[in-house]
Amino acid sequence: MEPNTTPNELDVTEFALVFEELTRIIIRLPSIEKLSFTTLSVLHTLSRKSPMRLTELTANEQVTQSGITQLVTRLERDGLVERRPDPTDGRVVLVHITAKGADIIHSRRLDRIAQLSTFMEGLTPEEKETVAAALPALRRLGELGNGMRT
Amino acid sequence: MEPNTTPNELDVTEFALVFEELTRIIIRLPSIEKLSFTTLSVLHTLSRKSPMRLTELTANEQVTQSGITQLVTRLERDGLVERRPDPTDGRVVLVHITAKGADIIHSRRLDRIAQLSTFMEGLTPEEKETVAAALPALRRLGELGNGMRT
DNA sequence: TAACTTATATAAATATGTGATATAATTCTT
DNA sequence: AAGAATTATATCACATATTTATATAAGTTA
Repeated sequence: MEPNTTPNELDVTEFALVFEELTRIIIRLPSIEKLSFTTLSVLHTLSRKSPMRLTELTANEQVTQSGITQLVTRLERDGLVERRPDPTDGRVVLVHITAKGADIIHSRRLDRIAQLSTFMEGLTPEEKETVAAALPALRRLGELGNGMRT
Repeated sequence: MEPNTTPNELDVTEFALVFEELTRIIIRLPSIEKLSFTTLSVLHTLSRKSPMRLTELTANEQVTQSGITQLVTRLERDGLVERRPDPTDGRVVLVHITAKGADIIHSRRLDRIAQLSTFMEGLTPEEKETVAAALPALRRLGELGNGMRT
C-alpha cells in the first residue's frame, strides 16, 4: 500500500487496520457472562430498538429466520426478551428486550468503557486531544455507514 | 471561562459508544464466504502470527482446547491451515496458515477498506483531517491494549 | 372467495462446542 | 536414571446451535 504523500490526508487502509486491531482487543476483553456471539448481537440490536419483529431481527442478524425464532425462544426462556403480539397484524411477534436483557448489554458496555479508560491513560494529553477531536467525525462516519445499509 | 478555551477533553464513554457503533456496522457488512465467528477469529489470529501452537490458540480464542483441536481439524480439512510438528518438542502441533487461509482474511480486509472508503467519502475534508490526525493515537491505543493483556 | 403472500413455528439433520478422559512427550524429583 | 508429575494434543460422549425443508396461520390480492 502506498502511503499518502499529502500531509494529513486520510489513509483508509491504515484506518481500517487500526480499527481492526482495536476491535480485536475489545472482543477479547474478558467478560463474566458466557453468551454466544449471536445472542449478544441480537440483544445489542434490541437494546438499540425494541420491540422488533422477528423478520426485522432476521434481516439484521446473520442467521436464518428459523435460527432467530429459536434464539428468541432461548432468550425468552432466560428472561432476556419477551414475545408480544402485534395488535395490528396477527401474524407478527414483537420481541421486546427486558430490563434484565438490557442490563447485560449495559454492564458489558461499562466494562468496555472501564478497560478503554485504562488504555487511554497511556496516551499523552496531545494524543487524547486528537482522539477527542476526531470523535464527531467518527460519529458521523457511523451515521453514514448506517444510512448506506442496503 | 468560555467553553471554547477549554481544551477538548476526551470523553471515553462517547468514544466507546462511537466505536461500538462502527464495529456494529463493520460486522454487518455483507460478505460472501459464510464462515463462523470462531473460524474467522482463529484465521485472523493466525494471519497475525503463524505458526502457533494449539495451546497458544486456545489462550487467544474463547473456546476450549478440545474445541480448538476440532476447529483446526476442520480448517485443515478445508485447506486453510496446516498442522506440522515442532522439531524441538514432540508433543506440540504447530498450526500454519495456508495461502488460501490468508487470502480469506486479506480479501475480507479489502472489502472492509472499500466499504469504509465509501463511507469516508461522506465526510468533509475537515472531518477527514481530524480522523487522520487521530490515527497515530488510535494505533498506540491498540498497542497499549495489546500490552495490557493479562 | 380462492389463490397468493407474509410471518412465524416446528422437525429432522448437521454443525459446533463442552467436559471428561486418554495418550504421548517432556520435565521434575530424588 | 527411574518413577511421578506436568504439558500438549486428541478423542469420545453428550449438549447446544444452526440450517433446510415444511407447516400453519394471518393478511392481501385478483
